[in-house]
Amino acid sequence: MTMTRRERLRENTREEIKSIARRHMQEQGTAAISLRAIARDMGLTVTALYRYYPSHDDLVTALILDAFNSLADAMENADSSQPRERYANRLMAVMLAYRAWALQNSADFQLIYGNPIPGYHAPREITVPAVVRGFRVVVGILAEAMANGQLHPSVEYQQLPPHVSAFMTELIEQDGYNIPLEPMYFGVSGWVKMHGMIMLELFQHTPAVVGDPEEFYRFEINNILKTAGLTLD
Amino acid sequence: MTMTRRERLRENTREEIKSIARRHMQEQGTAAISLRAIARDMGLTVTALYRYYPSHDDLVTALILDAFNSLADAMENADSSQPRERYANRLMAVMLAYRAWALQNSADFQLIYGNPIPGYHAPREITVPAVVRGFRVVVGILAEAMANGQLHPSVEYQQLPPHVSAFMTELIEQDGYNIPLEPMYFGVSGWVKMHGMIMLELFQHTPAVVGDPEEFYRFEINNILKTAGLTLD
DNA sequence: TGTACATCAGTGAACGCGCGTTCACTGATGTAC
DNA sequence: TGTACATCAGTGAACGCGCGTTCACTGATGTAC
Repeated sequence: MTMTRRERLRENTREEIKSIARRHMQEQGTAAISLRAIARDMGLTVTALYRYYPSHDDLVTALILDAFNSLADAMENADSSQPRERYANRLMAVMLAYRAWALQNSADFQLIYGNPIPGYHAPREITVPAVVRGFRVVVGILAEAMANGQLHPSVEYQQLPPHVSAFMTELIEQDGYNIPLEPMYFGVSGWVKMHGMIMLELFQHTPAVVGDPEEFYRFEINNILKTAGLTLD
Repeated sequence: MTMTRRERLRENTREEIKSIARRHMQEQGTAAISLRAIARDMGLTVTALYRYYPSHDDLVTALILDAFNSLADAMENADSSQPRERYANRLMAVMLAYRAWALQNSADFQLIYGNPIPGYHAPREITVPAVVRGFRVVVGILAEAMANGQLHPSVEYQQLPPHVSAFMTELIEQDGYNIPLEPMYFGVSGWVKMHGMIMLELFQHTPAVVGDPEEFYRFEINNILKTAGLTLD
């Protein structure tokens, strides 16, 4: 797997293009990814970029893939920073990492979870596995907790509605999650809340209501964990 | 307050401009609101539009205001469709209206809660009151429930963290909500979750995980209501 | 009721700028014998 | 070790399209006397 000099240079240029694109997204929004603007910043002609990405859409797809993987990396790292049997702590660390990543890479977060880019359609066979990677971290911890008899959902959660229950069971099978239904449901249920808080914070809606978004975020996660019978050290 | 013939025509044209802008948003995204494209569709020259909106940004501001108010209307109507003392039912109806509005007016929802439009900055003194209007419906119901001894938060929620608690108390005072702290907290806590679910559904992330988004949405609301000691009829 | 004048809606040209993509090309770097 | 040839990075012109905003203007509608 050694790279020739040429291959390395080529890889560098591909990375440089993406990193300038990210800067432009940060400054002008995800709809402003422009090959011409990138070329201008690199001191190249536009046409040179076509050697590296055959079209605008291909560049966007590459950025989306990178973003999902970078987010999943952050979550995995946070998870492995905690002792294996401290499930609540692991989940807290992972969700804090999720938020921190979103705030530090807000343009990337908008790219993968915000308004679609007009005219662009992500190839699902490429993006879906990358999404799953991050989500698997969360449900994985919940499944471990359950396997060790630590997951104690309160009564309300014990009877999932029929379609949701059926669909999730099917999904677990299909995507090879290899876990029971409960962790899957808890993962989704908690995730949508964290996601909502982060989205609102990112677009300046919650700070004006909540004062200290991080404190609020921690408090809410803690409450959710308690609902599942999990407690922090 | 009667309008002259001219004023009525003028008002009609202003509305027509907005409604075409909405169609374009729906088709091309919020970043694609373009005076030239609207003029083209109306069979006018661009410059004619400047009689109705002095700039692109003014049009966007008008669309945002309309959206917040239309959403608040939907929530208020849903609320008043339920008997006054059925607090859980009222909250359920309001949150279902919130979701229905978001799905039916997805471009408007993206406009007010999604990625910011590059280069546009909403004048907060105009938009904030409109946001508050919708939110007031939710916390209003919770406050009524509490005043009638129906709000029974479970233990976890009784000790809010210091900054959040202080900030919300201050906010209640400042914006004249005239309610205790608990309903405010519960309103925010529930709202962020509903918001997350809707955002993820809108951008096609949850349907692939949950199967039946509406069933899931109802189930989650119901659980939140139970957490607050409220039950549906 | 008729006329003069003011108000308003809409035009058309222009300024200065942006975009993605295709094509035929130059000149440097790497490879095979 | 030197040379011939293939590969690759990058150029520059062109196509056909988009945008917001300013300016001096025409012609219809409404208003005051």
